[in-house]
Amino acid sequence: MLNHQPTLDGVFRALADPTRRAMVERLSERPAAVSELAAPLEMSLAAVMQHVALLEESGLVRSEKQGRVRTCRIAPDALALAERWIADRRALWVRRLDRLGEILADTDAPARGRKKKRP
Amino acid sequence: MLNHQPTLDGVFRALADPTRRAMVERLSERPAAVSELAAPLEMSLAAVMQHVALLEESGLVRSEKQGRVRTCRIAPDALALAERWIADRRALWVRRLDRLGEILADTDAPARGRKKKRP
DNA sequence: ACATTAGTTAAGTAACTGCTTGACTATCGA
DNA sequence: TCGATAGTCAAGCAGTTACTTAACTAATGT
Repeated sequence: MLNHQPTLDGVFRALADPTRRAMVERLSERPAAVSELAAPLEMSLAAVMQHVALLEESGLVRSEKQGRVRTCRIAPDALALAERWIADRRALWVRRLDRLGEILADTDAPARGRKKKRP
Repeated sequence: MLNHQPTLDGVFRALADPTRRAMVERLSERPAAVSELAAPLEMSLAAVMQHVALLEESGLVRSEKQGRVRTCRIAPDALALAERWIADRRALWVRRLDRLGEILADTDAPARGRKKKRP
């Protein structure tokens, strides 16, 4: 139950479910109790609990109980991990396209200069 | 097989598997044939094919066959979709923290002014 | 005190995943 | 032409997921 260090596997897996994404969307605006999360979600409270547990294990959500209500809030580090992975992939991909651009430009006009294309 | 419009469900699901993430990482650098993708991956070619098929359905990868080799390349729109969803959540979350900061500052010194805290 | 509210636990189940193997079909290279 | 290469298709299978219902516990409001 104390598995809060986020992994890419866990975070992407958690986000792959539309119910859990809806919960994350809701919690991005403000914290909420489990039954608030459950209210719009045509499924049993037990099912919602299971989603909350998975979100918590994935590191996307933290929660604490006081009295009989468990309040959930978003824990942004896990989202940041996923976002960074995607951004890194895109950076690589863009770099490759840049190189490709240079190569094509060089083919067009085989000068040795870098980066600037001709007007 | 022509299901290339990316959805959040499909993209996050595809990215939830470490094998498929490895493939996306590989393809972010340059296009590759199916068997190139398979080479480092201790599993049957058929299994790799199934991963490629899922990546393609998710919209993360495109591929085309010439001769007997199918070349896969990354299709960045799907990654962008996922990245944007995450960024939007974070934006909401940050906005909420800003408001919270204002409220706390106001509580500290209940003036009606916006934004600046006292030194 | 007692009913209601909020959550928890456990067990069961239908559908889905991530593989496997085996049989098959096209190229390509010598 | 013939064998190796690259990929495809289909069936099957163990493990996982997303629920369900039912029984239970613990705070709260009246």
